[in-house]
Amino acid sequence: MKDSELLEAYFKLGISVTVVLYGFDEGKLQVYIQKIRTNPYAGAWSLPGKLILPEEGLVEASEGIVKEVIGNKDIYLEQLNAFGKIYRHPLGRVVDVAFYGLINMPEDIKAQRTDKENKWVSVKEVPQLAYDHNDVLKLAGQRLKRRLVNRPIGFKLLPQEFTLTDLQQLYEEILERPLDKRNFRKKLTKLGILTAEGHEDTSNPGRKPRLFKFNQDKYNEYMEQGF
Amino acid sequence: MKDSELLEAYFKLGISVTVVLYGFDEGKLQVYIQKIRTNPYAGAWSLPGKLILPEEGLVEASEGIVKEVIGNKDIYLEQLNAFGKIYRHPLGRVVDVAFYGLINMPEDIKAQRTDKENKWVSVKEVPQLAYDHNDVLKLAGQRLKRRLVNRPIGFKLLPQEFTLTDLQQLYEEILERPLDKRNFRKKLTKLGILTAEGHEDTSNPGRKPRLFKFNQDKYNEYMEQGF
DNA sequence: TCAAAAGTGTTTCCCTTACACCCATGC
DNA sequence: GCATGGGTGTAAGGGAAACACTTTTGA
Repeated sequence: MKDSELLEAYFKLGISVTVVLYGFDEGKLQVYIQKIRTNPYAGAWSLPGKLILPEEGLVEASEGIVKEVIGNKDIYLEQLNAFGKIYRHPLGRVVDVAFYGLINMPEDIKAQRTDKENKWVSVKEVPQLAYDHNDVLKLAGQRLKRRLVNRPIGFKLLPQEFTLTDLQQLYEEILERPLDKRNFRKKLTKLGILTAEGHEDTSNPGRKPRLFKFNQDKYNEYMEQGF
Repeated sequence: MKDSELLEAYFKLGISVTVVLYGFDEGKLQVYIQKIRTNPYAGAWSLPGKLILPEEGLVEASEGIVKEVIGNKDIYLEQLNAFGKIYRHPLGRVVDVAFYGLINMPEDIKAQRTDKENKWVSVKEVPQLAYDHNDVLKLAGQRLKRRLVNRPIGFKLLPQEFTLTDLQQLYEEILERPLDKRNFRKKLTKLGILTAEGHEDTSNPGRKPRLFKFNQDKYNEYMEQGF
């Protein structure tokens, strides 16, 4: 091959972006999947994703995917890894760059995005997915666990105001182990990133829990020091 | 655009692989850089890397780069991130997938790879690099520091047999802070991944240090449990 | 007054940190 | 015998983990 031919040969790859989108509902960590409409994987479940155009950025593309699903792109989004395995695509080689995102999932989003071609499933009940998406999901799960213990990102999965019990259940679900209530609360209050906001008005039995808000300013202070 | 045209438009990207190759010499953490020969960056320093062909895997490509530099591909190699920023390349858009690798650098490799177009430089003296390679290097440095305190990978930068003083100096250099000798040794011996191997035969003044080897089996045991 | 969930302190243990002297060797 | 680098133990402090009862509320 001549040099010019070789150079042209390089620019024949596709790059896709895939997003593992996490939500928390009914006490379960859920992930959004959708059915593929085009061959060769038509009918199979997959993580949302798309091929990017030469002028699209990776972050912009993944935010676009998020926006398509939940109508809002301002969420916690972090790059995982590039997946270079050569999987079949009708037109050629695709390298996939995976992200994971955390959203607060009000009921309407879930309802709106649940039909024959879209759904949220518990991470423990994810079916076989197309491409290497089960591997992507596995990596995302590991990363999420690690982040959760090192940085206070759990809030991103909850509404603005939440109770400490909510938060603890979320941690227990994701880390897959029970946590001690007193130790959990001690740790959080010591971090100082929670602000009390009155009491929840439930009509549940039992004492009314206090509501808390996540204090973004304090969080930023910590982040600057690198935790 | 018709669907088929759109699909073709996707497959016009290039993917490159870049390797941050670390070595340890003269008490300094060093990184390998080389001069670019082709335009538009001809003459500028950069990290080693290359565009991949549609049939090349990411890992294979990065191992190939390592092999070109040191003649051996079996080293510690870990993916960093994909860098999607659109930087100019004569033929189009390139997304870069960066790796970092740790090698034991005997003198001959350094000598062999030091001339007008190739060199090892202390990470503290790295010049301006082409593309976004200074960003890549920054991320690699952060990752290396984090890994070093969480997993025993420091050995990968030393010869098979080494003294505890060597190892401590390596940690101090990379973490950029002094460590306590007794605490350092305590921690390592407690981990149990070091095997004593007799004494070094130096002609230095002072007591002869013991030599240690890294115990890969013990390390694997730890890794399975996730540390 | 009972059931259900919220809230609250203390002790133990282990890991981390700080700290100073003796030992072996070559010259 | 002295200069040089190698090697070792102990005490204090701080964070993580274990553990049980009281408070508030609605029915």
